Amino acid sequence: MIAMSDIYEKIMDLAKRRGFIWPTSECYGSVAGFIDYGPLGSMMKRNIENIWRKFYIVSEGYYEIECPTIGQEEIYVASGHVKGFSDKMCQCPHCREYLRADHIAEGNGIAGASAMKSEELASVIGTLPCPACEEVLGPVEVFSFNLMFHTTIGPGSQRTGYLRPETAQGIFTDFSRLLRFYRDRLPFGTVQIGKSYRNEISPRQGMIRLREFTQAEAEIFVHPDQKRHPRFHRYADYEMPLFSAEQQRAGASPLSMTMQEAVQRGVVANEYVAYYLALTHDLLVRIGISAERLRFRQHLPDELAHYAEDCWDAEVFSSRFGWVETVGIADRTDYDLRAHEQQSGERFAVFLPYETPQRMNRVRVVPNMGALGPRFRGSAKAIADAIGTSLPGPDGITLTIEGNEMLITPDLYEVREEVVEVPGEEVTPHVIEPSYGIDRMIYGVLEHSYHEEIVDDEERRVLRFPPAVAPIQVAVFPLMNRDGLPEIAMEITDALKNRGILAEYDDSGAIGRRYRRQDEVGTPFAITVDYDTREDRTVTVRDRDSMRQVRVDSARIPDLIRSLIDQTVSFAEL
RNA sequence: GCAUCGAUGGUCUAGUGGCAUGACUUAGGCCUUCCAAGCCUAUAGCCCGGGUUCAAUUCCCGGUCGAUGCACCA
Repeated sequence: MIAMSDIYEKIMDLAKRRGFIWPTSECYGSVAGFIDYGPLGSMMKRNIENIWRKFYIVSEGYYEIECPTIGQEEIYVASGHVKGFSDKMCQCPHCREYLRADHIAEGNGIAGASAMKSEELASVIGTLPCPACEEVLGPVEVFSFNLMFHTTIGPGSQRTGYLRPETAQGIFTDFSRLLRFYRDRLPFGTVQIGKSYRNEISPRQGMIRLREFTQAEAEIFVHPDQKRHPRFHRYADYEMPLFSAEQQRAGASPLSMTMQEAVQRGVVANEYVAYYLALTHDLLVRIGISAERLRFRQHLPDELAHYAEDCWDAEVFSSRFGWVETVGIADRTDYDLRAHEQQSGERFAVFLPYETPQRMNRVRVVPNMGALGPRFRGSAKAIADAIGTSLPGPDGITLTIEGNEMLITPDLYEVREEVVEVPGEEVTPHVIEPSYGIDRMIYGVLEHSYHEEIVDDEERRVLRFPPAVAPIQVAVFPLMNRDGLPEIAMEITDALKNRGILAEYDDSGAIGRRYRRQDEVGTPFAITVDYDTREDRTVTVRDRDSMRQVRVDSARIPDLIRSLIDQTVSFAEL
């Protein structure tokens, strides 16, 4: 068994040695919070992203878009990141510790500190002790530290830009185009996979907290009153552990239940959220996260964003970091679209026609301009506008125009009752957002796939990746480096490549060493060409996990390996 | 960001104010008929900047990165 304390070191060491993860730009000294994906890491990342695409694009039908990683200031004013994504900080003049100014105030029982302006906060905390050195702070400067990377766009104008702190906003700002693309109907979804940036104050957990990271996000736009997922039946009976807010408060454990139950019992807000909880569980297990080390935790009321109706985190257990939030699934209501409506002045709504236009009685107050004009002259327009939105009393309408209260008598307007046909309504959709941290998923897969075992008194290190995740899918070896075996092995390698399979030929060193090399990078299958191959064209296929081998006709190899990778056939069945 | 500790080939490591150890890995070769065997050969290293010194990988100062604690953390 592996000592849990050093599994992280072992994994990162292997990842570094074998080309999965490297510290970035090492020749100049690395920078914390940034990593390079090496050859095998890039391949593995792409495989995971493509599995994600299979779930969201192929299966759900939510197309992918790609937006810039730099956005103009307005986007992030609207999203709240310019204001809300910064911390009010100060530095203790005595011990030079950087501190959260609002936390100092709140820690001393001062309410509403998070809403205060910097100057106000500074004067409040001046008399308080530093939590680090306990000296009274005295006059301090409170400054905002924004977690967004700041830049300027173009020369001269110095227009402010930010590196995006999440991919989601690109989807919101494209809402009108997307709505038209999806032909003006709800629900529809759009996804984006790409880099996001957060200038973390002190990123220290390896690839768990990065300053540049990859997100895969889906934004699903639904009718606010229709949160039943049209394909809910797919996951209705899917059972998994849910760590609800209630269970957390009670100090209890997660409860295992089906999605159907979860929605019926009100544990999960609606079918959409439940559906993506199950889909996420399905996906994470499929890429190699162990189900025993995966849970879904609901946000407690105090950590739930004020606009969110429900939010769950998929948490992956790491023996080093504990439960790591890896995916967030939230019902964000109409918050984002409303925010961009307000900032941009554009309307972000869907016009939904009724099945049959509805007849409605409407009372309209129509001002009599012929009488209003001569009587009120310059104020006539303002009065007419006010009349249009008023409810007349028996004696007329009382209005306050330019500070003067006045009575508008019934002869100055006409009340018309009319029947109008309303063809439909405008609806601002609600947004269901599953948001995945790809890098954290990769770390989770690495940690959960890593195994050490003793074979013939030798330690064997093996990454038990699912075949679809493994960077190298199959290795091909000639048993001996002569007698025509290499030629046959190279032919088989070519046949595999022609079938779109990532195959690696290797004839260096003893056969056992070659198997071990592939075990360590998680290659699921290895084909060996031996002397029998010359006689009957059969080769051995070796399974990484069981180390068992079967002999098969070499002509069948490309199709067989394809099926093994796609998991339509399992090795045990051979 | 603060405090403590650390940094020597790809990896692990010995050691030093004056030619820098060894093992593993990797590459080439010999051998070898299925799970890191053996033999020969080769490649490759003192985190960065400044200072002290005739001479610094070694001592001093500053920085970077990493670990730990504090603080911070969609």
